[in-house]
Amino acid sequence: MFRGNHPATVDAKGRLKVPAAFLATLKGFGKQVFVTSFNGSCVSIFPMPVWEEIESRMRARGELDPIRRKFMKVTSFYGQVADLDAQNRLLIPQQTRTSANTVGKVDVLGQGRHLEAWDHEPLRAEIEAEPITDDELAIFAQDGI
Amino acid sequence: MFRGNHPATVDAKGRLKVPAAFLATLKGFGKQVFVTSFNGSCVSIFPMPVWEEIESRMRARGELDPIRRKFMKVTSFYGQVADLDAQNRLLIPQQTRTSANTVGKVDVLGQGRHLEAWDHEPLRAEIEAEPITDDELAIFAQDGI
DNA sequence: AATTTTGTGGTTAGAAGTGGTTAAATGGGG
DNA sequence: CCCCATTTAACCACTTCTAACCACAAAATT
Repeated sequence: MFRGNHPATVDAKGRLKVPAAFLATLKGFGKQVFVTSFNGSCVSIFPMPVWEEIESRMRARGELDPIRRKFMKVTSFYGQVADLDAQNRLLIPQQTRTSANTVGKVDVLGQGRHLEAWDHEPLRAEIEAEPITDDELAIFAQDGI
Repeated sequence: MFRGNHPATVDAKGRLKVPAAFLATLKGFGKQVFVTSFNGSCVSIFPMPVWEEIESRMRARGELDPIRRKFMKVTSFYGQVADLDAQNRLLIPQQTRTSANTVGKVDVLGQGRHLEAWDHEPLRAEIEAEPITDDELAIFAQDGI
């Protein structure tokens, strides 16, 4: 399980250094990852086996299913397969890098089975502007939290 | 499996350079491909064995079945068999090239068993204009994603 | 304080991409 | 029916880029 926030940097070539705290878990899945985005505002990083499972669930839908096609189009557009290099860095696709503005300092968030990389300042601003509401707290409570 | 987005160029002669990331998978099917379009807005590239399977499914319908005839009419209109040349390029049929405006910079998207080539700018604009909605995310969630 | 682990940047060899040129094939006109 | 012209495809050579490698800097831990 990926948990917590660890800052990292993306260098001029678009290489994201994976924080050491996530390495053991990530490498447990192998050294291939799928790097993509669902909306262009952050970078989502999936260990390849996790991504393959998601793909297979999408394939369960028909070839021409609109949800499936939308999913494929967006994640393919932003995505690329990447390998961790010897220094534990991975290349963020050009398109995604510019769209999510992930250059320089970024926050890498553990999201259970995948990671998300955000430009720090917009993320901080969003979390400050949209804190957890009472309604949401109530929903958490229903889940027994 | 073809995954992710790799930019490529189509030269003045209509030759599309297949990005290196897709080559191994594509050549695994042989060097013949079928290049066509379903709607004229993007170019679809099928390894020949994959295309033949699609054809055989269509043949399961009767010879005069309207769906089959429509399918054959459109894909034949836009389509041509092509071979990868020594530089791993393939010729996009004139008709398809002008219709999908695939000249110069294009995005090549991995779509599982086939590839799609899009003129970069219209695709980017479309994806930006129609991001994945919360409703769609909820549907993904139902699938366990 | 020293050593090991983590993070960062630069360099270079080899692969990938691009464009031009020549040869072959096809079609049209004499 | 043959020859010439135009188009197409295969071949070749050059340029660009990338990813693997190497070396150093910083930080943390013993």
